[in-house]
Amino acid sequence: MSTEARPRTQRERRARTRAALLDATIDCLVDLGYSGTTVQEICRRAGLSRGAQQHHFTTKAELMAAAVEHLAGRLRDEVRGTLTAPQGPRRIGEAIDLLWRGFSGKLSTAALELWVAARTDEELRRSMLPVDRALGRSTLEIYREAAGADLPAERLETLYWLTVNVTRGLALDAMIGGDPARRAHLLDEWKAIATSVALEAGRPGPRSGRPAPWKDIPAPGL
Amino acid sequence: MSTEARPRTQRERRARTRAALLDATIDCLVDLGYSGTTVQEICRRAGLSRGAQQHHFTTKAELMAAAVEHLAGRLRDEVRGTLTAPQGPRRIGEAIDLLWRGFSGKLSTAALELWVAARTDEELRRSMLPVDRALGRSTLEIYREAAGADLPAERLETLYWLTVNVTRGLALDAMIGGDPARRAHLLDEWKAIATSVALEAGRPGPRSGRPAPWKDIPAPGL
DNA sequence: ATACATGCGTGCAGGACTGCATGTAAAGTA
DNA sequence: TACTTTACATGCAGTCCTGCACGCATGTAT
Repeated sequence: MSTEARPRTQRERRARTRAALLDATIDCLVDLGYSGTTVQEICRRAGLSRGAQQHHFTTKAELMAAAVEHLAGRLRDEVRGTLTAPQGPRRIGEAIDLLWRGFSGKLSTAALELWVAARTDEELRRSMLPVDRALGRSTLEIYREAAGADLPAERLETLYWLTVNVTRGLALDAMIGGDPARRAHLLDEWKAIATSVALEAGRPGPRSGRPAPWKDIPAPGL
Repeated sequence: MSTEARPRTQRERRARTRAALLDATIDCLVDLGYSGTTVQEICRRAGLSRGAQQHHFTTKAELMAAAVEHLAGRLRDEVRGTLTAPQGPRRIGEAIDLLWRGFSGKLSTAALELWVAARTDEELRRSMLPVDRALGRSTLEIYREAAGADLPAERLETLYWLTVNVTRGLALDAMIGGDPARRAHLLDEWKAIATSVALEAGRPGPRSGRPAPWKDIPAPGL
C-alpha cells in the first residue's frame, strides 16, 4: 500500500478534495455542457457531499473560477508534454499537428464550454481572461523556442495565431459532428500552406508595407 | 396606418406570433446564452404569454428546433444580401471579408450557442445537422458561382472551408474579448495568403499527389 | 489531554423553470 | 345567427438547483 492510500494530513485532504472537485467539474463540462453542469452532479462524480464542496468553494461561480485555472494548468501540461521539439524540414507540419491535438482534446472541449458561457457571464469572463491570456503566451513561447531563429518572430506569430484559429474552427466542426476526413484534408492543406508561407522569407505583406505588429496578445486557450 | 397594423386573419396572426417567438429566441441566445435562455424570458420579449408559446411550440425543444431553421433562413438571407458579386483582382479578399462579416454577426453568435448546446443535446443536434449542412452547401454554392471558372472547384472548396474555419476561430476570439486589432491583422494576413494560394494554379499539394477529394460536405453554419 | 480549527455530511428553505389544465376572445363556417 | 376551431391568457403543480445552517468527526496545537 502506497503512502497515498488515505491522506492523513489536513493539507493532503484539502488538496485531494479540491482536485477531485475540479476534475469532476471538467468532466461535467465535457459530458453535460455548461448548462447541464450542476454542483450536485459535480459532487456526485467527485464522491463528495454538497457540504464539502461548499466548504472549499462557497459559490458555484467560485468553483468555476477555480476550475478555469485548474483547466489551464492541465492544458499547459498537455501541450508541454506532447511537445517533442520537432526539427527538420517537416517541423512546421508537426507543430501544427501538435497544436491541433492540443486544441481538440477533452480539455479544450471543457475550455470551449467555459468560454461560450463566459460570453454572457461577466464574472466568469473576468476569471478566464487573464488565465487564458497567460496560457496563450506561454504556448506561443514554446513554439518560439522550438522555431529558434529560422523564422522571423513576426511571421511565426502570424502563423501561430492563424493555426490556433483554424484549429479552433476545426475543433468546433469536430464537436458538431463534421466529417473527420474533411478535417484531416483541411489540416493537411493548411500544413502545406503554412509551410510554404514560412519558407518564403520575402513574401510581401497584405498590401505594401505590412501593418504595425500587434502587441498585447490576448486569448487563445480553447 | 399600413394594412399590417393588426393581423386580422388567423394565418397572419399565426405567422406573426411564431416569428415574434423565434426572433425573441434568437435575441435571448445572443443576450443570455443558451443556458440563460428560458421560455419565460422569450415570451416576455415577444410580448406574449406562456400559453401562446405553448400553443405554437408544445415543448421548449420544439421551439429550439424551429429557431434553428428560422436562424438558418435569416443567415442565408444575410449572406445572400451582402453578396455583391465582387469581381476583379481583389475579389478574394472581398469574399473573405464577406464571409467574416456573415460569420461574426449576431446571428452567428446565436448559431454558436446552439451548436455548443447541441454537442450535449442529442435531440437538438439532430435538428441542427441537416439544416446546417444545407446552409453550408448553399453558401458554398454562392461562392462557386461568384468564382466562376477562374478557380478550380477543388481549390475553391479548400479555400472556402479554411476560411470558414478561420473565421469561426476569429469569431470565437471576438466573443471572448480578444484584441480587435489582432483579428484585423490576422484576417488581412489570411487574405493575402488565400489570394496567393488561389493564384498559384500549379502549387503542389500537401505531399506529392493530393489526397482524394472529400465528398459529402457537412456542417459549417456558425 | 483538552481546546480549537478544519474537513465534511445532512436537512431545509427559497427561487426558478417547465409543463399542463382550464378559461376567454377572436376568426372562420354553415 | 349558431356552432366550431383557432389563438391566446392565467393559474397551478411538480421538479430541480442553489445557498445556508447546523452537527459530527478528524486533525492540530498547546
